[in-house]
Amino acid sequence: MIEITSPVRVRFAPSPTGYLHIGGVRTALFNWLFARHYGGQFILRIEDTDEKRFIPGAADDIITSLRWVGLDWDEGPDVGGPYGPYVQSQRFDSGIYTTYSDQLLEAGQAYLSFTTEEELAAMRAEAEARGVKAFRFRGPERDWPLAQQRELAATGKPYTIRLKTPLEGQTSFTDLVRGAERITVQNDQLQDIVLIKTSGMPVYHFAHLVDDHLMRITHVLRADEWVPSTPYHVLLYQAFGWEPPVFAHLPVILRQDGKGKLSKRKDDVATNRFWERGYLPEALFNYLALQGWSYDDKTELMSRAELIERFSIDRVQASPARWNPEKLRDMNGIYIRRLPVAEVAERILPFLAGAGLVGDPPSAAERAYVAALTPMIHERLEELGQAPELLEFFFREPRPGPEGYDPATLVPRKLDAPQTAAMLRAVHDALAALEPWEPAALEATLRDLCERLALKPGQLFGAVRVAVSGRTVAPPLFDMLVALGRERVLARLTAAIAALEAG
RNA sequence: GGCCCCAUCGUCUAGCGGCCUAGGACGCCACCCUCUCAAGGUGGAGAUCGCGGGUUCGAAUCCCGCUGGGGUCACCA
Repeated sequence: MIEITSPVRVRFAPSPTGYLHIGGVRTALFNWLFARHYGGQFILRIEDTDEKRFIPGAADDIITSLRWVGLDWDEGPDVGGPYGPYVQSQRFDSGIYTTYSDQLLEAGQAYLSFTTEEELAAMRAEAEARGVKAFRFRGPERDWPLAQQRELAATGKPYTIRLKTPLEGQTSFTDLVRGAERITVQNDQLQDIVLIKTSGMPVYHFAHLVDDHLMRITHVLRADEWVPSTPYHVLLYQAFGWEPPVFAHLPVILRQDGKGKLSKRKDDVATNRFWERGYLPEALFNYLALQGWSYDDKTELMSRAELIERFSIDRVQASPARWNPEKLRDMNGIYIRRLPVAEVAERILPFLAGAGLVGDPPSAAERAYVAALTPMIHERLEELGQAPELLEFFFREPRPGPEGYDPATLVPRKLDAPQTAAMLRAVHDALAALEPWEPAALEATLRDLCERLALKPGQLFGAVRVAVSGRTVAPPLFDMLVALGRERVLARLTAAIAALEAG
């Protein structure tokens, strides 16, 4: 069985090349749960060694997103820590990567490579043309004495530093997710990867490893897509003579159709899109914990504390999970329903403000009104962002006619327009003087009216619903009438009657 | 294509040799509740455990092969 020796130190190391997508959050979450479960440390590190794809502001966005889902870190760019800095470009400035690449050079584990990208591309193309199955690049300089490499470099010829991978033998490592089984690769399948670019910047394979070592990372929990490059990392640890961390490769999250992994471009999975649409961080947190991990055969709803207590790496699935927005949505609905109504009312406010239904910030009167409306839609919400749509008619007049609702929807089954108009007139008259204006009284009055007119409640209630809300689907009628107030109700009934008589 | 990983209802999963005529959840379909829609309740359809060989008294569970899916092959992470 898998034994985890504490204290553990894990990290999440995103690259600021864009917004954080949901798969990244899942990886961060698993690392966080792992650290919290074992009472270890969770570290955030920004890997910004890709000058070409760097996007200003992305790092802040990532941090905001992680905080939003409820993660916190013991060390990181914004909180500091004993092994800082926690931003790779800053670490680069201090020269640490050069120090370590020199060490490798001296040890003959790496070499200066003068082959340019273009030359390499040409070699690959040529090899392919010749029908070579797998082109493995090994630079000629790997056999040169270091002095000779340095001599050429001194002439100003640009170079990269490449790892000198062994030509024979095999490299293997264990993976916790696969039950600590070994994954083995033949060394002749590898090639001499770039460690330091021509610009002098380290590449991920090199930088992350030096940092992980210096930051005393004990376990590397990262997405499955890193498996193929792990042998290089193992080789690198060996070259340095360092103890490698324990690896655990988490299953990738596949797209809904199962065709490939989630893509920022094709899928709506930016983390900030979830708060924009009204997902509760606790719901997303819970759902994401279940993407590739499970507790038992029936428990799905778990609090943060329960998740921390129950999380274990050996219950992480090895096969890919598929993104299931429907399930997330359902779970979000459950979490919304569990919230106190007053809380929902507060959380809905920004969405209503965004739709222009209330002021931004909302006035005290608006807040009170929203608080009164919320019970009507509380259990109907699966996303907080649905609130404006559901509540719109409380703030704006529904108009029968071309720019509003179709007056035909006012007419119930088995009745025609004139009959409906007459019925609504009767309703109008009955409500005009009704006291008190309360749900029970309203219901009693309208039910009584149904009986007198020999109509089914469904017929009458349905017409009133449309007249008052402009739609056939709405919250319970009597609560709605009360919240709308007598004046607006009577006015809307009058407008509906007019529309029926005109049409 | 090379290499690596994976394989239970449409989807997420439980299952780690007998408890499985395979359990739960989402979705779907009925019915109940009911003024519409939800929520809630009850029930249902849905997986010969990818296929074929073994091992074993006994396999979804172990082994091998095949097939399928995914990942990866950058001076990106």
